[in-house]
Amino acid sequence: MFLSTSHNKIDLKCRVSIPASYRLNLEKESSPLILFKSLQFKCIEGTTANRMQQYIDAIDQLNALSDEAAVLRMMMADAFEMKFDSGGRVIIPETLMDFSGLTDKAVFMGIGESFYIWSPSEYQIQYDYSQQILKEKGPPKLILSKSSLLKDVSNE
Amino acid sequence: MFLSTSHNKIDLKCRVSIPASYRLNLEKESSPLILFKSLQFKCIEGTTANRMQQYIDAIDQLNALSDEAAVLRMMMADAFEMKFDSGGRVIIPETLMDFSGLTDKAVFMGIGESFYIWSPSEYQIQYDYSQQILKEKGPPKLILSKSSLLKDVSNE
DNA sequence: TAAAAACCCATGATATCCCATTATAATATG
DNA sequence: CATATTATAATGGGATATCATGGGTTTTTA
Repeated sequence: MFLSTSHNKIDLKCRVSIPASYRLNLEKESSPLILFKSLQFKCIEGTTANRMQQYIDAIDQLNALSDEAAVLRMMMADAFEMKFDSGGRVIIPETLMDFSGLTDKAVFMGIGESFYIWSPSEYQIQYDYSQQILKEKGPPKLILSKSSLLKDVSNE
Repeated sequence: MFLSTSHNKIDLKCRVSIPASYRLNLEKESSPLILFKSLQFKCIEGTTANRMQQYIDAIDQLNALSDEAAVLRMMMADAFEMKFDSGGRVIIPETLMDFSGLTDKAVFMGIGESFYIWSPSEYQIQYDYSQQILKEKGPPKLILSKSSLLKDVSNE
């Protein structure tokens, strides 16, 4: 899983270190890293190739002319398979830099199956928004059906 | 898989570089490149031999005498197996150039199992449409079973 | 024998690789 | 408990390889 948050620098070559814990996770899944434009936010989303393959498979289930298929195809078109250098860095494609408003600093935010890369300012906006919602509406009531978490634990 | 988008030039000899990442994918699948008229759009579709076979099989499952099957066979008949030069370029057949409205620039759009080659203007139309759908309807709600905690639990 | 295709080599831009350095975290030591 | 020691992570910069492209020459083939 991709967890935790970290702030890394983007150098003049658009290189950025992917947090070591994320790299470890990719290695565990023996998967390359895929970066693509988030469909929801002004940020980059990173995930495994396996995960991306699930989206690709989903396209075949849809009518090729459907709206859902069109959106998914665009998601693929804006996705890149990344290569790491010996220091665990990748070069962020210009398209993704522009889309997400990244310049010299990146905020990595792990969200389980994938992670986000934000510009510091966009991250702040998103963070403040979440805090505001939390104040207004109180904590979201999550129902993890039938002790799903306990079940995982009990298996070990 | 075929991912990412790139804009390449078509020279006077109708030569165009196939993006290196696509070539790498073809090599990985040890498949030649097949180009044919898209069945849905005014563009060229490129894919592997295996994927092409899937299309052909799909057509065979239709009523062989139906108009639909006839049309699809017609489209498939204009499929070409491409040869690369030493620089990773192919020569786009005139039939396909005409069909897709290509002249001097090609937009390569990876969509997973295959990729599209658009004229810049047709690409823009397609892109704008997808963006509009995304805005109106939001991201597609897919059930990605493998990663869904609840589904995993309920299966046990 | 012309036109087209295949083959060859050249070039600028960009990505990739490699090694050195700094920063941070983890552990050990006085 | 503070500080030294080590390992791991993140960063910087220059050398090298690869990619997209242009143009020329030889080989098809129609």
